[in-house]
Amino acid sequence: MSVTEQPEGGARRQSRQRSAVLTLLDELDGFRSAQDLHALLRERGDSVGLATVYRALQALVDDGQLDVLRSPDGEAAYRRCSPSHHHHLVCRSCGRTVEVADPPVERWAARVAAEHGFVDVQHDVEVFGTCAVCAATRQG
Amino acid sequence: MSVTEQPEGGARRQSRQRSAVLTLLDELDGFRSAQDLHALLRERGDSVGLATVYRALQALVDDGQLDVLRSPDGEAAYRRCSPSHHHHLVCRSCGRTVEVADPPVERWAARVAAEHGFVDVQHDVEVFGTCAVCAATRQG
DNA sequence: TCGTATGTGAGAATGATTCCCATGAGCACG
DNA sequence: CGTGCTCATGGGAATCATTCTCACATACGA
Ligand SMILES: [Mn+2]
Ligand SMILES: [Mn+2]
Ligand SMILES: [Zn+2]
Ligand SMILES: [Zn+2]
Repeated sequence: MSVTEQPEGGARRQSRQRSAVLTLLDELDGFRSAQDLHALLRERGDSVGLATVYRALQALVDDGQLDVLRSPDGEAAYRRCSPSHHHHLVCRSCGRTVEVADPPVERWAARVAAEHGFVDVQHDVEVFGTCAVCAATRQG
Repeated sequence: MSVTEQPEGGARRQSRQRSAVLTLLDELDGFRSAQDLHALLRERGDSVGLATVYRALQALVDDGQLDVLRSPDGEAAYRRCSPSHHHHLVCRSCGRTVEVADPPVERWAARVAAEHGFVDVQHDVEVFGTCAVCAATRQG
């Protein structure tokens, strides 16, 4: 039922690059693409190769330290988030993100799956909208 | 709140290619990628250019006649589906798909959005699992 | 039937992600 | 502290889905 990735054996080796990626993610609010993160790191001076940014992000996702979200245009976006299962409320305009953890939707997903004989179930839930700040701004 | 796309003016022009795409989708069960559909059309003889397949799919999505789903590897998958709002229960193994429409999850999404001051809300919900048939097969 | 706005197709262009591989650097051990 | 082995890095090439270009075809209203 649960997968911990990281094949087996030894721990992951420490590196300036991985720290830089995780540190940056800690300071940011919304979801950011790998390309964005790479550019931000370059600006700030903690330059990291693009391929390495992708590897670091994948590793962090496998470790359950990041959430991935696929934007409608196909780009993957990453965000540091709490380790327990939850979902997101994302502002389409500014990317502001609120983590939402509510039992109802969990029970709902489990129930519909069971009703149709599905097992080994996971669910993917995201709510998109315009946050209060952006709504007010646009209203201007 | 609702968007009908199709800019304005005249109706969409009829064409053999668009009919072929829609007809094929009508005969298929699960979600299929544009590349898959293009290959299937070519096999069956109703050959259609790849770019045209993409254009037809996009048009059908805009018309609300298809649902799009983005697989974890980034490929978009399309499926003919009922016009009213609903969600999907998809088998990871065989692609079999069940449409699910339940008020609870709709209310849930609306409520969490409202609680955080978000407006103009949409939600994206998919449940993945192994269907009964595939589970039995794997069991051997 | 004509004229014209639209649709089509082949191939080029784009852009994100992954691969390759020579080089660099953790870290366990002495 | 060195040394060595293994894993990590980076940059450029390769992949691959999707979009763009543009010359040509065609639906369809008049
Ligand atoms: Mn999160
Ligand atoms: Mn559907
Ligand atoms: Zn916002
Ligand atoms: Zn199945």
